Amino acid sequence: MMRDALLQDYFKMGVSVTVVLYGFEGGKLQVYIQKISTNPYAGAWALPGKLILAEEGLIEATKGIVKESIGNDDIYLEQLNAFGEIYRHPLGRVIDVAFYGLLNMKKDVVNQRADKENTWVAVEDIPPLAYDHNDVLKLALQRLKRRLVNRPIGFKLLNKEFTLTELQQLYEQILGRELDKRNFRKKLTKLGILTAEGHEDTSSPGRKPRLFRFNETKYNDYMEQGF
Amino acid sequence: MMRDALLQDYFKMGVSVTVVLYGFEGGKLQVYIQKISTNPYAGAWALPGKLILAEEGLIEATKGIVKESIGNDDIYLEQLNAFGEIYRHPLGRVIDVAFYGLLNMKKDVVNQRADKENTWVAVEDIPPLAYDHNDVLKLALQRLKRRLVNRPIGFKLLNKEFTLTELQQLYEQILGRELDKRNFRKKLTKLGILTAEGHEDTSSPGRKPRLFRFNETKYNDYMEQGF
DNA sequence: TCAAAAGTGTTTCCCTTACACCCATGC
DNA sequence: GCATGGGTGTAAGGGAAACACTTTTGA
Repeated sequence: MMRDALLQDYFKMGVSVTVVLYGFEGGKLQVYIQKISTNPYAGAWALPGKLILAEEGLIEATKGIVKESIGNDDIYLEQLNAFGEIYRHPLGRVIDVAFYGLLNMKKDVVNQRADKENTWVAVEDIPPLAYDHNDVLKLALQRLKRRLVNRPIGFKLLNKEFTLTELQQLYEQILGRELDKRNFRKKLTKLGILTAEGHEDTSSPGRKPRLFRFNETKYNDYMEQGF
Repeated sequence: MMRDALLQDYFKMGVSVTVVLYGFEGGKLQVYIQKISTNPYAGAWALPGKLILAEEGLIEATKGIVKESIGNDDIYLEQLNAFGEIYRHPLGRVIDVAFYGLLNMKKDVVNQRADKENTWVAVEDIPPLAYDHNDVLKLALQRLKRRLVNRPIGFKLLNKEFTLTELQQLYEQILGRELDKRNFRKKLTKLGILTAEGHEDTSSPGRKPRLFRFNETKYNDYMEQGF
């Protein structure tokens, strides 16, 4: 039997934010996870996140987490979803708002967190995570795939200058299927959101690939009306 | 200067849910709004919603609101987004989780709320709303448009049996542009998610239209792998 | 027989897909 | 000169878009 609630009874919830940080390295999509140091779940791997205070904004708190994790909060972030049926926190009910972020592991990770055990893991090697974080991640991956085909968002995971092969590998890894090299390149050149920037100076065998840069202006034009 | 927070300081937030209820009538997309009876914003129009208690689930609370509004909670609901920078509630910070629902105004509205002033308004006539509800609605409309082209979700706004003209008008209204009749029908018949069900018994001039019914089975097949 | 709405096919174009060989470079 | 990876064009098929007339019915 539920008694009549007083207004103040409504202000007893916890709100947390959780972040799926995506990176790309070694030809694999990577996610940042860290070990939880407090109970419950002490010792378990989890996505970074925290409970927020009443005076913290959702995005601000999320950026705070990102900054703690990689020493920098200037990355692409998007809200994923709110999760209401979260784990039981010892102190009460928690609503979790999940975000995901895309970053370049060389450029954007300026100072990876040192005070807590943490690592980047290829998505295919993600261990069981605390809370409902495996579900969050699953949704985040779905979302990333959808975004990737609808908007050329993948650039945000690469260096400022990248080769088309790198970009294609990124797409193949995330989408989980092979793409035709010629068709892939044709599509990109038709979109016209890439500008050539000379050649890469590799010391590896084979022809030196051209470097491209993502053209923000064209990209924004497309964003106005969808792709 | 922020003092060190105690754990209990984190459990002082309010969480609310808000619902954008979509209907379709008179050839127009309609949204359910109601007048707020309590301060702040007493007398202003707003989307239905409420603060939830620690023991309420997000979906359950949302269904409660839907039931209060239309006397029935068996409708299509989907989460829209969490909004963190909501109005200042006198008692503290509130995080709002918005949902949207699609319903048929004849079949699903079994008992429209009587204890509170409320109405269905065509989206183009929506008045200024309390809180940030105009923003919520704007996002909900974007989302509806996107869903409409990616999934044949529009059926949920119509009667069980409907004519193709009705369906086309619905699409045109929501997408805000005209569609070619022949191409529209061709696409639908190719999808094969409609089954014919005889003819409508109108008493209006003109040829009697065929009635169609939405084929759940085929629809679910498609949902498995996207459209 | 007229007004009103329903219904129906074909062509064009473009995007997508499938597919195989030559080019530059380091060793 | 050979191994390695980079780069390129064309043909066929399928979905999207443009486009106009006939059919049914009530008044």
